Amino acid sequence: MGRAPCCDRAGLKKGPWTQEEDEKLVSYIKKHGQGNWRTLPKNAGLERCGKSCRLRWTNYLRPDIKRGRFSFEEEETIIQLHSILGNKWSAIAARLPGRTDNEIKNYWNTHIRKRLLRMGIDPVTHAPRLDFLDLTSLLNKHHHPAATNAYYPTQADLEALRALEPLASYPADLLRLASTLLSPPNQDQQQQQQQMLLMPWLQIMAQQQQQQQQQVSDQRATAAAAHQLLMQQPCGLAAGQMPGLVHHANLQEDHMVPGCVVDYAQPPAAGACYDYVPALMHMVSDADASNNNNNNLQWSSTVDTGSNNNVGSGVSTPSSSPAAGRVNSASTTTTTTTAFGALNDVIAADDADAGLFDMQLYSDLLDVSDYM
DNA sequence: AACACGGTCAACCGCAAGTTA
DNA sequence: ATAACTTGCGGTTGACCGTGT
Repeated sequence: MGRAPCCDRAGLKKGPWTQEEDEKLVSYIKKHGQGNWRTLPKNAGLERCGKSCRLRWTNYLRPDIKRGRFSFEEEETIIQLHSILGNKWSAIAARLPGRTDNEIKNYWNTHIRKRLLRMGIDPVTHAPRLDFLDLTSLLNKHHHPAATNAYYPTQADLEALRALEPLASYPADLLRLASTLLSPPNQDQQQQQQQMLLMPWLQIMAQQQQQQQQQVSDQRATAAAAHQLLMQQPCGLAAGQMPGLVHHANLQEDHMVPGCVVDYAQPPAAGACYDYVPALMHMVSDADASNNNNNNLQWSSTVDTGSNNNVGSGVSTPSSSPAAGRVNSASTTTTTTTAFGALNDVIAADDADAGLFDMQLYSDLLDVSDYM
């Protein structure tokens, strides 16, 4: 398998393309179609190598290329697909019509990757990493005006700690973590005092945990049933590889495979196509207790768009945990649910058809070969 | 105004797989 | 089977630009 010497020829132009060159290339491809890149430059009157022409066409001149900033939905999709595919930019681009692999790769490296790092998420594994986390950005520490030496957590602080909770074994680790976060630097002698100051905070969290445990208890029971069902299903993933949090890819209709249109307001039809992927995104039940008994699910993202105020959003649970543990962990202090709990909401919406579509759903859920 | 710095992204490079003779 | 060649991919580079000092 010899190497292509296509660019070795001396005298070939490199660097940015001129408008004239672009016009030549577009004109030629419109007439003769693309392909045979080796002979194309000569035939088109270009002093470029075929490789350069192909790249220019596929990454810039192609008429179906979408220009402009990535939408929120596109960004979510990239993150989600990357969590499955890794740096398979062409495979990711195949799911984003109008976007090139080069564009997605650039966007990942310049925007998404850095954002994930700031949020304490390993951009390679998509797992939360405390050592990556900019802790100071998490907490809006402030002094209570009436206090002399105590930090009083804001609601945002509570949510930030909740997001970290999957990383700790509640409550001892969380106490240590919270204490570390709130301790002034180089003040080890005050550690114990700080922990005492944190007790009211942790009591608040414990109370809220109790309330939320009640709220998710139903989901837990059915999630366990779903897990049982899942374990009977052959799938493409080995045990332990089961994505912990799965959710709909939130693709816009025009980003989805034809026929894969999802209407959240309706239970899925038998055999419907779904794009469930592990993600940084959490499906969360509505934090508002008044909405707890309906199917008012919403999507929460770790991506800070400035418009997402969903309670409980934050860092996803580590993806290395086995599925059983994940399902059982649905009753945490967070309002995050597993997809199985959420699926149950959907299934419960139409018990009569549940037996028909749930097997298909789990099968689709676990089949990532489509992404490869 | 001049410079440094960082972000962005088009373009290039090198490799591997596929195809053809 | 082998070599020559094509195509596609992912990683990297460097020019350009905006911003801060």
